[in-house]
Amino acid sequence: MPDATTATKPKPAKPAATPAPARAPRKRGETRERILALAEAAVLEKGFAGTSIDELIAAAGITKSGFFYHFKDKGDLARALMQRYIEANDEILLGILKRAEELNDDPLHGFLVALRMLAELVADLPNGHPGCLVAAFTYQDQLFSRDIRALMERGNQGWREMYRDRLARIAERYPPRIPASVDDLADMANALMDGGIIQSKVMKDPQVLPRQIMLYRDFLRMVFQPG
Amino acid sequence: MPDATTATKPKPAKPAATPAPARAPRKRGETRERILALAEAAVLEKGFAGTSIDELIAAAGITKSGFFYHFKDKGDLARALMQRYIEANDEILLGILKRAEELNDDPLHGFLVALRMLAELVADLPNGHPGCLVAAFTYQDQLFSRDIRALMERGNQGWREMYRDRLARIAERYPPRIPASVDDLADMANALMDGGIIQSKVMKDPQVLPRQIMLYRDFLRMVFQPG
DNA sequence: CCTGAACTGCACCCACGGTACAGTAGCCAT
DNA sequence: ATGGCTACTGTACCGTGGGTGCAGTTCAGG
Repeated sequence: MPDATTATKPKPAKPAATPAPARAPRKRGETRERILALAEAAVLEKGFAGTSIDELIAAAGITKSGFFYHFKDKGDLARALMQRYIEANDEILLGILKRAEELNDDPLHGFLVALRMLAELVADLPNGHPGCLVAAFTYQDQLFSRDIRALMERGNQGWREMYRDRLARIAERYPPRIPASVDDLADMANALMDGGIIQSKVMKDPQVLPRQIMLYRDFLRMVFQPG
Repeated sequence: MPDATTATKPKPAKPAATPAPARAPRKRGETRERILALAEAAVLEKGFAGTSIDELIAAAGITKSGFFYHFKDKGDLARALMQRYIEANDEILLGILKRAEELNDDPLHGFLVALRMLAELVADLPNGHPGCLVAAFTYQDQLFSRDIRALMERGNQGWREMYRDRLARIAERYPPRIPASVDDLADMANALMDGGIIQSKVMKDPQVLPRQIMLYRDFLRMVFQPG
């Protein structure tokens, strides 16, 4: 009943309601990006429902109205978060694979170099890997709309295919010693990343993840490397 | 304005406030177990903060007071949930390992049989593996107290040691072909379970997890099996 | 028959997600 | 220089969820 409330209010003619906002508007996308970065870190530590809009706006130094200017609702934040994460991860993964392949004509050696680079990358993160947002969302997926879950699936599918393409080219040149499918080997890369992150976090040892990547690398060498 | 409401009420001296509760008390532990089972399923789908006490009591057919009779607060529920999960998982895992070892004197064959049994177990779950509560909690661990996180670490450490012990005995008899540590190989089992569950969920294919377990089994065969 | 375990009912509080809307500071193009 | 747009601020309000506190009730078992 807003009418009753409105009636009790003084309602001073028209102006003088808001005295003077302290801070100025920022550049396009700047505040939005700050919210997303804060939200991603918080969601990886407390889950999505456990992360309040209030804490994000306090950390970002804006008001609630400011938040809802950038995001329609909390679900919209989730979507933006997942989009941003997938794009960033795509870029990192593709970057490593491309760099490794530039230095190696051989598909097997190229991929083995890429895995070593990946292991080094995560080993050097000061506080360990912050976590995979897709994995985090998967364990809370009933909070999200159908399209966000589709986004997650597409993102994961993309990484799977990056691995699978490389593995298929390797298998062409080096016949595998066991009848393992390249699809399963590709899934294993994804699974070991997700599982390795979780094991690192649970055991409070950031080095578990890079060691698992190197172990996967050993596995591939045994499967494909001749001699 | 609740005061107005209170004022309008009759407030009859002292008694006659509560007429007659419909349902009767149940057997010891029965309701508590029902709440825990409902909560575990809900937490694996929506996260801990995303699971409301209201929905649990509605599903369990009790009142809020009934809930707080069994659990001091929501954190107490989390602790009970984790305890229950670790004990149940311990039992399943140990049961499989013991059964496989009864049928096999050889440590390698025994472990390979156990892995096959594990793969079959998860392959036969009608809706796929419901999820690992330790993994779920790990991605929301700032919601939980220090002692719950310690509980998770101990539980995971227990599973790690179950695998490590078997692998150590295997390595004694069959010298590994690569210098991989049994600790890393044990971590890989845990990581592939966690990661395999996530991959199954994201890709909506329950068979990814059993296939990853079988692939891990292939890996161990390559590492240890002579000939 | 009485006790205690296992609840119910009611009242109340604060935090959080969300809605609605009016006002405003600074930049940019005309 | 001015008007319009973007990026916000401030205020008020609502429903839901997590809790707290406490008195009362039911029923099984000793």
